[in-house]
Amino acid sequence: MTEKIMLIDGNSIVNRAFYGVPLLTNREGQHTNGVYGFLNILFKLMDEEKPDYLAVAFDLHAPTFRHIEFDGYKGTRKGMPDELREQMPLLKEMLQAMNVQIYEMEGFEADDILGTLSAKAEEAGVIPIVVSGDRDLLQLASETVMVRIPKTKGGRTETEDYYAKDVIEKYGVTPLEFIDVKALMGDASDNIPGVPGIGEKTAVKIIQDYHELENAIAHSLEIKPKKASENLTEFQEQARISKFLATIIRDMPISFEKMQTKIGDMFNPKAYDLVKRLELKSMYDRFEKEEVQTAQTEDFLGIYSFETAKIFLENLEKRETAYHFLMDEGKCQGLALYQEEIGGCWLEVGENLSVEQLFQVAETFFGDNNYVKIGHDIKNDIKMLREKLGKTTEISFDTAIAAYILNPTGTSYAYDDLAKTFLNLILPSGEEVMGKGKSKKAFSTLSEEERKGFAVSQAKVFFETKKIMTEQLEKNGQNQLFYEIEMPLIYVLADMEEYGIKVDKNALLEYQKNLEISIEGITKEIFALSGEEFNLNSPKQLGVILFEKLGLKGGKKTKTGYSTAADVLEKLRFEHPMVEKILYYRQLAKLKSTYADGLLAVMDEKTEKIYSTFNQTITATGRISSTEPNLQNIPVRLELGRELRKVFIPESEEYCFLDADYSQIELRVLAHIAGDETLINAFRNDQDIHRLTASQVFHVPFDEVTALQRSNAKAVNFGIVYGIGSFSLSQDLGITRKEAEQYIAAYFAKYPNIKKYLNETIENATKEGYVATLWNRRRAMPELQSNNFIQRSFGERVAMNMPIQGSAADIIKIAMVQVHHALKEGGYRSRLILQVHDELLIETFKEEKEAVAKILKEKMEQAAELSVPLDVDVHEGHSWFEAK
DNA sequence: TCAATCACG
DNA sequence: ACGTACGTGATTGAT
Repeated sequence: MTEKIMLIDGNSIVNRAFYGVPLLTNREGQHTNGVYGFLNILFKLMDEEKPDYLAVAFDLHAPTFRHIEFDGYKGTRKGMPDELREQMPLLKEMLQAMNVQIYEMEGFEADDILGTLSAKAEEAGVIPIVVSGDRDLLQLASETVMVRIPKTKGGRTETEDYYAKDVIEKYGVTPLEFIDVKALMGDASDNIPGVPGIGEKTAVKIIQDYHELENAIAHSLEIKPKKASENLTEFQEQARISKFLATIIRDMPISFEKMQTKIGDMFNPKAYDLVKRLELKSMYDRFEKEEVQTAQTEDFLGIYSFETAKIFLENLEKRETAYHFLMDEGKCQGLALYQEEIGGCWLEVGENLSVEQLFQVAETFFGDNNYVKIGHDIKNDIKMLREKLGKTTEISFDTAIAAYILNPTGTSYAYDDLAKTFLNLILPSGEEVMGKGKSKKAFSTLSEEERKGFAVSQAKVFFETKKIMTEQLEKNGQNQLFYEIEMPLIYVLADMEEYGIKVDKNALLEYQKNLEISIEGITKEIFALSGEEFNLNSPKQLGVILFEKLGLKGGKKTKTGYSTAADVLEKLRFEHPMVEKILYYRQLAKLKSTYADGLLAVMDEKTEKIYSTFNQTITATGRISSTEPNLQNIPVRLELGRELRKVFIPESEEYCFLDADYSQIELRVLAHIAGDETLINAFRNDQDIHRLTASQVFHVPFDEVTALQRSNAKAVNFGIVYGIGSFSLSQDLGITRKEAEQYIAAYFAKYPNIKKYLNETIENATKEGYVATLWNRRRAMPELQSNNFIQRSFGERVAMNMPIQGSAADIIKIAMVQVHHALKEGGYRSRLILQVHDELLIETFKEEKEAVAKILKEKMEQAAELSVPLDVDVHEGHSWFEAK
């Protein structure tokens, strides 16, 4: 086995990591985010590569930011901010404590050190892996030397990995030619002048043709754009200097003693003390235990052939079993099973077991209801199994959903997070073991033991966490919520995702086209008024035009400058004709980018349908969310946007839409929970609730309420549901704060039980530490313990709102399960296709229309028995527009 | 990556 | 006095 050495560009990695990490400061007031970010990347790459040797190179004089200016953009690029430079001694201290070899030398950059060390390491028979944030290092890539460039994405670190062939593939030139390209195009941030008039495109073209700078200079007269030809001739000396500057030195006078870089005891007490002093909390575990725990793979059985798999599954005891499909880039790589009595087993797709064969044998397990099945995030499994087996599989427990019910504010319910939360186990994440994306370590490069261990340890975690979760659900009184609402809902959502919704493609294209034309027109008008062109999509540039050039008075509002949000512009509407046009432009731009372009981009070309994902574990209140695309925020309030709903149509002529929505469901829930007689009676008598509130708050007879009074009362009702404040209400209604206070006082005087309920909810939440819905969906409320007024106030509003919004979410979920069930049982050819919080959209077979409408209304209205009736309006149409 | 904006209930 | 309504997701520009 060949040995590996990891060579790290210290400065550029600290810099790169810095941007992916929040600002951390320890008790001594030292910033630690640079150190933290560096260690994060270091450990991640070490886990992946398991190198034998390690060295980190630093620049002795880290440059500060260089100021750059182009296209009206002023900024700073490359180099190291002061705040980060101050951390370098700390990082070096940390590395020394971990016995990591550091290299730095006067007169040489970290690049040169890496270049030299990698050359010497290769001579010594060790394979170098070069790690840097800087693409200049790509010239070191070869058939054996890999250059890894980390990037922080979504809080996680990924790397782009380059061997020589990857450089050629991506840049069209070899690693060595990369130097010549740079000699021609230059690099402002590295003070490499290059040749004027030659940019990246031309430089690559020239080097592809002539391969080397001197050769290009010799043929400079033949080179094509005339400008490039002339300049290369004139500035050839400058190009030679540039090449010299761009070339990394590979023979510095530096000694490389292999053994000095041997990785020793990194996680020693001295290093641990330093980590503690820096308060890098998430690193503690690593220093406490040298190795993270993984499943004990030696106890587990690996199965690699169709015959063995068949025999194994036919003889598998009919007991509670956790399963896990290991997926890589959308492909099933194998199936892990775990039972208490026999431990784990891993069926791996390979030469002697195809995916088809795997599912063929898996049917004995998935098709048999005597196995109590435990899975994780089972909606995808249900869809996959349905595709492969042609029928729906019954799975009794989804550990992701259970974890969400136990704590809906969690950030992730991945298997390693569950292990930590419920089993107190630190396990490597899926990203660490098997990264996603092509630049990461591929599944196929994992050893057999790693593959088996990773898959089985997940199944084991699901099995073990399920035990703990069942106890907690029971203790919390959440069995009904989990087993009767959330688990069955998974199947409903799986169906909705599979059906999708049909789009009238031509109508959508037409809609897009019209927007495009309107946008072009309004843009011209705005530029004519402003006297100059600017990026209309940039609030910053717009702010300058409006508030500086035109002198409108807006004042500062956001962190970064002037606010140009709609409510601000609304107030300036009559100050300048441009304002109204901006508002119109915004409306059009939103419709085009998010909706017209956005929906076309996700439409399936073959079926002309849109398949959204409905997520069941996102919201803090129990609502579901919709992504890629979000079909829960399709425009409806403004006419132009509402038109878009005409493109959502039934699958074929045989179908039409039924749209059913709950009327005032949140206020009804409030009336019920608070037990307020006035409100309850109003709903029982089917009164206009906003009108009633208006008559109460404004002391006018019910029949004499004006339109304005009703609309103001509506805002008050909304405010109550959200946890009202007089300031916000005054902003919303454009009234004084005094008046808003009077409205609220009048409201509470008329609905005393509402006030009582809101107060008691906060009090109780503070005592118990959580709030709950009518079906015992819980949300922990640590904010209420805060000494910070702002945070505590937020907590109070949340405590008031969550039971209302959450109970309404519970109700529609119950209705969805029942409607879905009734349609299936009744053998109807109608299906639920969308849910928008208080609304269900059903695609119904025309002949069943009346029956289905009746089912919809009944099931939705009877989903919950409250002290007020639930009221559902059903509409019919040939598009979502018509049915609303 | 983060902030600003705006679409929905 | 503090800042200022609950819950989401997508797009864009700036850093």
